[in-house]
Amino acid sequence: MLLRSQKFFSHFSMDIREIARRAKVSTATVSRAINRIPTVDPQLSKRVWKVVDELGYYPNTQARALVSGRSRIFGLIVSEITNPFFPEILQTFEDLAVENNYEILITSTVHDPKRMEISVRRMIERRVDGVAILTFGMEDSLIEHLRFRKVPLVFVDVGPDAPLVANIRIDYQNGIRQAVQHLAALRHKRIAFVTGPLHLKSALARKAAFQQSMDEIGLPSDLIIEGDHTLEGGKAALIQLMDFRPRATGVLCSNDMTAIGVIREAYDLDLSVPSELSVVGFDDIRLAQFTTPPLTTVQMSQRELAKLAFQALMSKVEADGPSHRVEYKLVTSLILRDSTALAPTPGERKKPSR
Amino acid sequence: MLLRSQKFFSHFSMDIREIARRAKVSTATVSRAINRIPTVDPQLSKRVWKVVDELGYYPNTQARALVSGRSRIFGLIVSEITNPFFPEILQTFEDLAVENNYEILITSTVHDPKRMEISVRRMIERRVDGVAILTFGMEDSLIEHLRFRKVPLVFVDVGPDAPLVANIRIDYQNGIRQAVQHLAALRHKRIAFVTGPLHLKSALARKAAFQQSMDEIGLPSDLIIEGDHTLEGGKAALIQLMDFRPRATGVLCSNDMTAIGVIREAYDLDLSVPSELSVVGFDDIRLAQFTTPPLTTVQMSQRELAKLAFQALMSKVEADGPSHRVEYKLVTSLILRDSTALAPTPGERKKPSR
DNA sequence: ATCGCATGAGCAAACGTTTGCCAAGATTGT
DNA sequence: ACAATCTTGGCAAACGTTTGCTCATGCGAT
Repeated sequence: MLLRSQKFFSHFSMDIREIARRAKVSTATVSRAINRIPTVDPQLSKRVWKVVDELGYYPNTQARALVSGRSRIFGLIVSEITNPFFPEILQTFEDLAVENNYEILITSTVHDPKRMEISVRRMIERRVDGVAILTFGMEDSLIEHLRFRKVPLVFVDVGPDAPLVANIRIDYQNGIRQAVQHLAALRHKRIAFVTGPLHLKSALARKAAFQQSMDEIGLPSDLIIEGDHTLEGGKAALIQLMDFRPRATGVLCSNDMTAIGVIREAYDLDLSVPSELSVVGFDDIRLAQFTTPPLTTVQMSQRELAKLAFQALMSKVEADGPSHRVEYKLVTSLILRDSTALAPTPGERKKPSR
Repeated sequence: MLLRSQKFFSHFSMDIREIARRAKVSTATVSRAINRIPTVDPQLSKRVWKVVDELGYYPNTQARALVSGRSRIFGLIVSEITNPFFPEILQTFEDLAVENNYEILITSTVHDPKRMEISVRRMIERRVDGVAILTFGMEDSLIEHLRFRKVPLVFVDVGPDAPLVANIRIDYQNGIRQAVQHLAALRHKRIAFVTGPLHLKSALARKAAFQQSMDEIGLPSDLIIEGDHTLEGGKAALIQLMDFRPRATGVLCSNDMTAIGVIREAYDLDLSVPSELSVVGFDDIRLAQFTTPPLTTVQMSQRELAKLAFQALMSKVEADGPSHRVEYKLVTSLILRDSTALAPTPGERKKPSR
């Protein structure tokens, strides 16, 4: 029925003027009614809304944005959507966006500097109201481009120390220390660490946390392999690790994808997890509960992260919030599942080594 | 240096008029130069571009969209971003978007009718140039809303038979038949099927394909459990399956997430995959190569799907392509990995049944 | 009865582009 | 040398909103 009337009028332009004409008010009043500005007479407002509903009118956000100067779009730059770490964040971000009547513009840089540049350009061209940057290794000059245009920015881990920039710091130390101590308590002496790409500050931070934790309990941190946060990288890392003597009995990975790759390679090598090799991940993505065996991992709440990022942007944009630099903190902690166990006694193997 | 000059001029409006003033041409010429319209004199064009680069000018897409009537945004409605099936599609879509200078507006309906409605509204308000609908169970009336506004639409599997609508059909039959025959060849007699949510046509199609394939080889298709395409659903499905006698020795899942859930529950039940239970997935998400054991699954290329969808939209929008209904076809085929094996001989168990 | 003031509606400018149309200059053919 | 044609740049309208300002109306106070 609604649709019928729409069809009937479909040759009209169906803009705010058409509404004004039919409701016999000015476009200004229509605009105010639609935006629920309290100065408009309830009677008129009702008349306007009636027409709006009848015609199935939807405001044109680009016209709105043009004159109001705010697009109600937040940009979100991630390194790769296909890493399950991000979709969870996206979903939370999207939920919050819907709630607050924002749109999200997502771009995925796939670690390509060119794509990063394109990302930034797209953000600027669409005149986003703020950008959350969840990719690492972005050129400073690109960031300057955004800062220059006074776009509010949120970084994770590491960002410039500047106004209009918020920073979400992650306390890697706590979770990683717990993980190391957990393995040590299980009598592991040879604990390896698979890092992320070491040109990224966040990867260095995790590595440093590992080294410090090992120092604290007096174990050598010589088994460090550079990974790349991918499934394949994890697989490759374990292959490399097999060459070290004495062998690692526990491996701590700097994200869950790496850990899944390690478990997968252990399967190929016929190494049983956890009885012959203990594996610990990092991030606690949902999938970590569904690996075989379920993954012991360091939790860092993706939902919490997304919430902080969104709120940071909102507070910068609405109400002209604090323009000074703001810092948020995210904690990490160990989640025990089945991928870790007592270290195997040296010399004794459960299976023949084929 | 570029940035310095930008800073210097930052109090200017930096719009097309400013460029025109500085290049001593009209805004019309600037517009044409920027859009590389060939009728503009190369010399002038160069002058314009010089100023554009110096000032770090970026066109305002909303103004552009407003007058040109095309937003260069494609909408993408998915059921849940957090299902790894979708990020792969998103990535391909995004790659194509970057290539063709489009933006993508992603919304996730999380199976909530209210969110679907909001999705559609957002698409219309942003005046997207086309929408790919990768969520099932969307109300017809919502779809009408889009059709009414002449928004080109692409559906997967099942969509209305109408102009401006493209349809990507998936040939479930082939892949599923291969899977069933594969299991049968491994001497499985009791093959179960875990469906998706049965109110979705796509789930029904897969189920029908299973039943037909079982019929073809003369096996009863009585072991059918309704799942929901989630990890948890898969876990729950296997629990249910354990109650049937004689027990299933092979289980075919209607997506990979379900299969991963099944494998996970098998781990909890101390049922070895594949020696005691063979598991087959559907979709071949990247992760299927990294489960333990690696998952035998029916492949349906997500990249191919995304490409078809994008091309379909492009062709509708650019060049005023075919306005009649178009159909694409996507094939499926079985990928063999390690999660399937010869059916266990009845009566003989490798482990004590604790 | 008159004045002042609060309330709420409307006028019109502005936002930053694209593009149809026109005119001026350049080019060609006779 | 002149008319006809072709090129190319500029003028100005348009896209669909928001919003500062003005103005009419009605009310209470004097």
